[in-house]
Amino acid sequence: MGEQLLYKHLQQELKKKIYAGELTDGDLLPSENELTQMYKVTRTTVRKALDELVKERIIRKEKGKGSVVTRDNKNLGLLGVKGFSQVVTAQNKKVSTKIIEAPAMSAWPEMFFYPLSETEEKSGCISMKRLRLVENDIVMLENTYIPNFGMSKLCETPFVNGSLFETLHEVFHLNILRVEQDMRAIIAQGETATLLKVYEGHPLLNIYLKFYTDKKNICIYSNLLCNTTKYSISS
Amino acid sequence: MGEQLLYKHLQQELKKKIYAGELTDGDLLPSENELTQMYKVTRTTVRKALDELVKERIIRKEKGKGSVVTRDNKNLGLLGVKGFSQVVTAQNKKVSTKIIEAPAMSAWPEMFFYPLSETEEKSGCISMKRLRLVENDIVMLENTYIPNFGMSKLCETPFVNGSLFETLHEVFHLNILRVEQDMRAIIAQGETATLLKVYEGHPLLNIYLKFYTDKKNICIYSNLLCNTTKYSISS
DNA sequence: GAGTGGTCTAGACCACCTG
DNA sequence: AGGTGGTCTAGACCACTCG
Repeated sequence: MGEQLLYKHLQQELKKKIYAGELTDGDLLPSENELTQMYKVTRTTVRKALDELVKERIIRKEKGKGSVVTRDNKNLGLLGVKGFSQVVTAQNKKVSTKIIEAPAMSAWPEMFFYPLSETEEKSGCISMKRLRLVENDIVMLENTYIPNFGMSKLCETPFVNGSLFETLHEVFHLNILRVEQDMRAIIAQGETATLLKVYEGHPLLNIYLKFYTDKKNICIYSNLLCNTTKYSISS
Repeated sequence: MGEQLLYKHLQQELKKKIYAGELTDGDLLPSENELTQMYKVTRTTVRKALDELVKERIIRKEKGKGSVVTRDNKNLGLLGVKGFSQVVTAQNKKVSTKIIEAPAMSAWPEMFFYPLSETEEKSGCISMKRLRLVENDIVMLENTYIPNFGMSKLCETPFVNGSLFETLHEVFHLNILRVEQDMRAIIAQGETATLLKVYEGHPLLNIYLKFYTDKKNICIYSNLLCNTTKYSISS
């Protein structure tokens, strides 16, 4: 346990301070030289830790000024490494979620939209279907698939702040690193049209998402069907 | 001018070799130690160059083995900071462009899809309309709008390698830094359907792009209409 | 065991920003 | 002018992969 990479340690220390509110949007981190002294490491190590935070979009660096905390990301729309509720609420919109199918253990769907690793295949999956609303407009139908690595608790307890990602972070210490996406335009049909309350033939944006986590071989998959008539999807 | 960062130089040298086909999918790059000797730089510099290539998804690193060229990605990775031809050709697809309306000076369209800065507004714009094909399939109709800051030469000379972005780089020393995008699903109608050779009512992916450049107040705008039936759009 | 990438140290010079 | 991040050097030890 105690053994940890120096840069990872520093990275997590800084992340904690940011998430705890000690450092907030726009604040400057201690300079790289200060951090070398505070943590008794070289600048290379400090820079590696900061580079990781930049990758996570938690800070940004400005030459001549310093490392700035960025907890805004307003135009990150949907496609960044964030969940729906975190993103849209950041834009001062009233967001709500209607659960169509609560999280439940099942086998993986046949012909799953992404190839699965062997470990994922064996573990089975937890799937759920949710409807997303912004300002009382139905904007999205979301099918989510999570490999079941001892996460059956997901099926029993409500989500932290209603957010899957926050729950994964808080309860399972699982963090999303990056996301791959694949987009198509399709035509609304059948149940999808009914749930989204659009006519059959209405155009929808179909997004396949694959979220990579900090645990190897664990990815989370989502299939989004978006009615973009009123709200577009940005990044 | 000529002066270039060592790691950028190395990064580009390696990229060239990959794009030129000297190194292809699955091949191993020279090891980091070999590269230090070949280019007379330290390993830090080599690693920085390789890190950038990893970011660009051009290679992946495997501990104990080496740096592996990864040219997979079946679909159009369009949404990074790259032009269409650069992206798609990198995936071993035959790409072609059919010019519907050659670059020409004009006023900005009324109700332009992005708000313009005052300087952009005054300068007028150069617009063009192009059809993009992959493996002889029409996949995209692209409307591009460039503020005319002394770029009338764009209307006279063919593009460098057929690429707008390469031309902007080579001729005007204008580089793309990042891109904002906004996506919708729409229904093909009228001229759009005709040009893309799809039926009216066919779903299309409509992407608005705003490319930020290294010159302040100069952005380049594109409006894409994509037939995603055969090729999806990824990022 | 030889080679690879991953981590880390201890320095240095530079361009950039701000007071 | 002093501090900041960006780049770079010249080493070192480690865990991992492979023959």
